[in-house]
Amino acid sequence: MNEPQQTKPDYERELRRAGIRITRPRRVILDILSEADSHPDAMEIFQRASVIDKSISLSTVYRTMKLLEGMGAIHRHAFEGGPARFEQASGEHHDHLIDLDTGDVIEFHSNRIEELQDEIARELGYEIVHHRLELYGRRKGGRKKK
Amino acid sequence: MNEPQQTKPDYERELRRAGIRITRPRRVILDILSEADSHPDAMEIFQRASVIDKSISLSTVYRTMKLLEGMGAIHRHAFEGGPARFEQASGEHHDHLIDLDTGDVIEFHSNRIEELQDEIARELGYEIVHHRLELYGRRKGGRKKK
DNA sequence: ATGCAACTGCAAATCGTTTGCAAAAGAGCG
DNA sequence: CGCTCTTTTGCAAACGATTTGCAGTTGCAT
Ligand SMILES: [Mn+2]
Ligand SMILES: [Mn+2]
Ligand SMILES: [Zn+2]
Ligand SMILES: [Zn+2]
Repeated sequence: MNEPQQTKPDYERELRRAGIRITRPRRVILDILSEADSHPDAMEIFQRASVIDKSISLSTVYRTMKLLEGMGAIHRHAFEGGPARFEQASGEHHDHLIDLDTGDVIEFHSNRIEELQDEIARELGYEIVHHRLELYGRRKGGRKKK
Repeated sequence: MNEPQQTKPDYERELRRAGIRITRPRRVILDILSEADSHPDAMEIFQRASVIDKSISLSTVYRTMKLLEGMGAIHRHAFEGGPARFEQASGEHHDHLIDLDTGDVIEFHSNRIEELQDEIARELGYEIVHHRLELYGRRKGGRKKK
């Protein structure tokens, strides 16, 4: 028992295998991403990285995000309004519900919806490469301010 | 028989009622939107408008789009990559399938998916205000170049 | 017609993201 | 370890889409 959960995949190994160098900035950013519970944007990642290594630049954050995205190590989301937000790709596929009042991002998954999407695409003669399902809503009932 | 289809709603009346002035640029842009079959972006609308009235500015296109969006007269889409694209809000709700090769946008609707979305949100204690479902895919089988 | 707030075009500003470039630092090798 | 060959970096400037300040114009209710 006690196998490692799907958290914190060994990116370093994966990067090396792809002939990509493991640099200090990348290590720092990778760490931040594995810790991250939420869906941070580039600026947030940059700020957290700065705490660890003052010299890391925002450009490098962006470059690293693009690199990781290309490798399929992270997913990039473009929620309404704001800047792009990222998350590790390690877990299972899921979609998002965004709380319009707080900005909270809640993850969910529906096999039924995924199936229906495939079915719809198939009927239209298409094969889905990827999709994006975002629900924007507010807490029902309670006026729970925070 | 022969009632008007749901196309070309009377925006002018609606605008006037909201105390908003009907100006030449707005009339031109409104016309373009009602004609539009696809999902044009601001630049496309601007260019089509320019043909009709050389003096219309891109700023005014943007300002008008924002105004119409605020009134609920149009929907703004932010498909992957490109700039915002617009469409009249007059028709029935639908979602989009984007052809990754051609950029074509295909509309579809699934009551079942809509229901499931509501159900999921409800279970999470939320009420959906709006949502966004985009499928990105490629034509299956045929290598139909164009 | 008159008057004034709403609207416009223009240029400049903003925001998030990307890029060119010269300096700095990984990695394989001896 | 040092050497060399690349890759990667920080910085500042460029970018594309969209927004904004401002001074002049226009719609439209008197
Ligand atoms: Mn997520
Ligand atoms: Mn549509
Ligand atoms: Zn999904
Ligand atoms: Zn829908």
